[in-house]
Amino acid sequence: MNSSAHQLFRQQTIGKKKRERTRGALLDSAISVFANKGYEGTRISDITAHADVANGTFYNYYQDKDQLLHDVALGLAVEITGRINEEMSDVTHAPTRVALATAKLLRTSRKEPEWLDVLLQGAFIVPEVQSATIQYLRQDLEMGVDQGEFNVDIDLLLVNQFISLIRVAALVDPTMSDETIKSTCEAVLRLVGMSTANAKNQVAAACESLLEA
Amino acid sequence: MNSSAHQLFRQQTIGKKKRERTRGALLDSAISVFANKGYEGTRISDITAHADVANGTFYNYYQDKDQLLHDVALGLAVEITGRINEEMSDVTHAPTRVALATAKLLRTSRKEPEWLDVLLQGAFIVPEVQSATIQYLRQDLEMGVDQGEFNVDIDLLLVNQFISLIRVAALVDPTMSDETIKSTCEAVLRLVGMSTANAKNQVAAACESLLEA
DNA sequence: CTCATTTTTGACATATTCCTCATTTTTCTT
DNA sequence: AAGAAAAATGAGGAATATGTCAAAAATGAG
Repeated sequence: MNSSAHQLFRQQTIGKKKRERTRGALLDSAISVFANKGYEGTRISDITAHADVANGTFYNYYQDKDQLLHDVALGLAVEITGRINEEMSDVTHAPTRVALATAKLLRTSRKEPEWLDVLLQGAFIVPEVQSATIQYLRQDLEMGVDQGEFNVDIDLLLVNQFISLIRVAALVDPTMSDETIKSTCEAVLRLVGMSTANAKNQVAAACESLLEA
Repeated sequence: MNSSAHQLFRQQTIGKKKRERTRGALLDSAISVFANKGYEGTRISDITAHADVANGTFYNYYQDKDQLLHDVALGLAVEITGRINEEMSDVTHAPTRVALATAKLLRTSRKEPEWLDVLLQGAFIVPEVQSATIQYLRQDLEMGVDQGEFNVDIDLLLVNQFISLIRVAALVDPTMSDETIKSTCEAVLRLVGMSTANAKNQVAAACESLLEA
């Protein structure tokens, strides 16, 4: 077992003591197993087997699956939103920010499909993960309203609609083609009240370097 | 056990032979249990207990949970889409049809929250249920494009985006307030390319008899 | 290198769920 | 109402999961 492409958490614990390294292995394994079997469908033993540790080892680190999902999803949320925000620190035009963030998130999902999958599972199960995920998004949406670009009320429903469009993209097209990314970016801009034409232009402008289709 | 408010399938089997009546009881119980514990989380014994039959009885009717979900969700799809379509048989204006269908579906969910919940679980798991659910929706969307009202490509991604907006409404506001219904109707119209103002007007006009907020 | 400390191990007791089937009970036709 | 056919029952064997813990192994500070 233990042949994941990604190594997010193990990477973070290189050089640390054994305890942290094993924890990292469990977290990385959890990503793979949760993504492939779903949270409900995974057994503790699936994770320990994938991490190449004994059954009992799990209980040295977590009391149950819930705690593990919490840590994994929150870790992914911090990592992913952190990266994306950093890359957009100089973008102040809200539609561009929203289109870019959506495209970048979906491109991450093309490279590491398991990350987005598990992050979204966590966002729908663990309240703390949901807050962490929503936080940045809400800022950009309100910025768009202030800039007169978005024409819609920003509330919890809208934010969740937004996230659900992300989720659908991953569900309908797991390969996450450029076409799917572009369509999704345009859809989120229409959702926040931009016209079809305007949405198309903004996405084309914002993502010209990222996408080609 | 067995104190469901609804009685969809048992209603359909009144007067029929015992075999059909027990099947109806199992199907009705499945709605409640799937809705409350989720498909993955429900045990066969949860359903038989809720239906007030012995454990073994289940296996006189179904080989496994999957078959049961298939029948339940497909039955719900037929029932719900059938009712809504019937009520709209004289409406030819696509935006009105889409707004009305969405509002009626969500109002059904207010009265019978479990129905929509289980229907959507089925739509994401059983391909045949997904087809049945998508069928009518796609027609109305294409009608809207032909009428020049919707300005967007109709593809599988869009249809799934549409359905995911329905799902989010049920998730964010299980009580399904008029406010949530109205916001969701407007959101789906924006998704298919109508302006915010236009969407508001269409929803107000189409749903004036259904909603007040 | 040594050895106290930390970590891992995996067998096992407990618990849960699935599914079968010989038997009992109910149905419903005549 | 009788009785053959249909349906329901639930105890129990097989399979799978969970969580514990005494013993073994690995770690890493001095």
